Amino acid sequence: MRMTRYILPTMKEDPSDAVVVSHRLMTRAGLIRKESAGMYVYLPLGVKVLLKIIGIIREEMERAGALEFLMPELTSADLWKESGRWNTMGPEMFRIKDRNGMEYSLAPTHEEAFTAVLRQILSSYRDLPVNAYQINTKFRDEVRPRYGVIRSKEFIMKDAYSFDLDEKGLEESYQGMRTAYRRIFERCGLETIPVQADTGSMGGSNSEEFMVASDVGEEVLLLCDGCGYRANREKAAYGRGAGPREKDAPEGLASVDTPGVRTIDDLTAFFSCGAGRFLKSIIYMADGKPAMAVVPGDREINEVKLKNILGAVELGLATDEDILKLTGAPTGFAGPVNDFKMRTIFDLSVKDTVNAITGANKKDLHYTGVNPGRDFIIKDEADITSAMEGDRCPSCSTPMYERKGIEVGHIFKLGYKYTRSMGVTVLDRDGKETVPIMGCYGIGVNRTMAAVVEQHNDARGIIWPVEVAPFHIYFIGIAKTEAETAAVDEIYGFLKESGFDVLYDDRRVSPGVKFADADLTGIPVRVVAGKNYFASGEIEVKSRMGGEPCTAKKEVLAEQIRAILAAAKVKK
RNA sequence: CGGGGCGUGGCGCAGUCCGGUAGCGCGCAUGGUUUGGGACCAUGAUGUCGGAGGUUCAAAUCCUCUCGCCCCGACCA
Repeated sequence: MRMTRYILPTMKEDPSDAVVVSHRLMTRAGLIRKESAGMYVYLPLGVKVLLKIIGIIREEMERAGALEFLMPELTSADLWKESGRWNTMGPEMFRIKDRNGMEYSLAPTHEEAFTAVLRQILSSYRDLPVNAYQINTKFRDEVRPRYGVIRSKEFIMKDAYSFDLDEKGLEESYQGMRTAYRRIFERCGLETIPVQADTGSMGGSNSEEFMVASDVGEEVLLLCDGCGYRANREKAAYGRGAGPREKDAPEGLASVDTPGVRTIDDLTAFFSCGAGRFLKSIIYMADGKPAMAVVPGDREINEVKLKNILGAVELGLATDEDILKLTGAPTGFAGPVNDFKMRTIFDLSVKDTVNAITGANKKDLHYTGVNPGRDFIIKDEADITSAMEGDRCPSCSTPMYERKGIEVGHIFKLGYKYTRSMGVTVLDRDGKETVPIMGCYGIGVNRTMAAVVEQHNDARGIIWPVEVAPFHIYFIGIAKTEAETAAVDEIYGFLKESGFDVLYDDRRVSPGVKFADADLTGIPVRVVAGKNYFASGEIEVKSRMGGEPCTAKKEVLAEQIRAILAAAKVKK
């Protein structure tokens, strides 16, 4: 491709609204342009990278036996109503009506759509297993789109859905995707951390996220180097104390006037002690029913865990009025010493507390010397708090550490949620109707692209891993005369004939501009034909990965380049 | 949704406090000199100053409303 016939608007300066490196570089290197908040245009060079990533995904999905579909981007409300998600999805799902008043979603995901087609097609156990996928645009009305293409309202996703006869089959499908995902990300040059995850609103059991460690990541991961345990914060378990935190002998229950002292911050100031001395009692409404969660004051309630324990679809904090009605005290004075009828869940660490301070369920009053077993009974105990840096690994007790990560892939076992609610059945060997079990597997395609840039760049620009690079070669000609131009053109032709995808910078600009753009766009091999070529036939070849440039005569040029590309591939 | 910030040629910005000819750098066009790390000279084009309304002889600048964009936070009693 000749640059003079191409569109590659590179920029010397950072766009003012880009804060993360991938967004800055992708814009400056002419891959994307912002259309509006959370919506991006892919320019030709960006499309090439996207297609490379999509190509890798296709190859690996095919290798794993998956079949490519293409679904409508609108999904009828009827299907969402069948699965029950029309009501549970929330405002992140775009909903639209056609001129006849028919309701649709601009699909944020496609479980319903796939389940609906396969329901029509699958009729026998012989049809299983099936793994159906597509690469398509998804829409989510994000609370806050940010970081360029990492979190956008409209994004490209590869989503796959497996249907198996039984759990054993699902396990095989799941493991197949696990392997495929490892291969995909490895080929994209991405180092990913697979972590255990919660299954979220999609419903299901087993789940693994593929994370790219990055400071701009929006998820927190808890990692253990001792045994390799890795989980995201929504899911991560952690070891609690083996016995009472404090050896103090239990004191008697006493009440203390605490006018206007409500928050943990207020309490630590009032009692001048650490937040860990308190037991926080927080009232939630779970699907309309009240529930109280009791956790140490220095711990954060993990609402995902809590929601799972309660088996709730919707979980939110109770209002001040509800709290007054339920506890008899205004917000800030709830505590476990009570005879409420609402369900109360205690975090696993509560039983080890000694002489805690809690709300007394009376305005402006707290109890001190509160002890579990004596002052209140722990009936319902569960892990409902979030793990933090330094907490002990649940499987080997090594202290864990935190990393932020960008989620590029997610695989999980869905179970029967959609096949049951939407009535999918096949006949088994005995001619009996059976409901297939599903798995679901997603990859954020454009987010993967951004993650690659996050992971592969330097001060000058992007450094594309070979397999996803938009071109193999950035070819620079520095010619002064017509004869020299002809000689350079000839090399360009030769490179193309040798099977390389070449971007030929034939612009009439000074060499510095070309070198800068070569670095910025991150194309793996830079080839320069200039004065040395005209003098002695030496062509310069340089890898964007680093190292000194070397020179080659035309006879060995193709070989040289192939060697660099191959070496880069091995190195990832 | 709460807090903060910003909208001025394609891009990055100054000018706004204190109303009075709309400016700078990059980019773009033409001609010339250059050509191995973002060259130089000359000439030139490009602006509803986000939008609407108001104040004023006069508004990018002051007032009111509105739209868009960016950043931080979002229920932890």
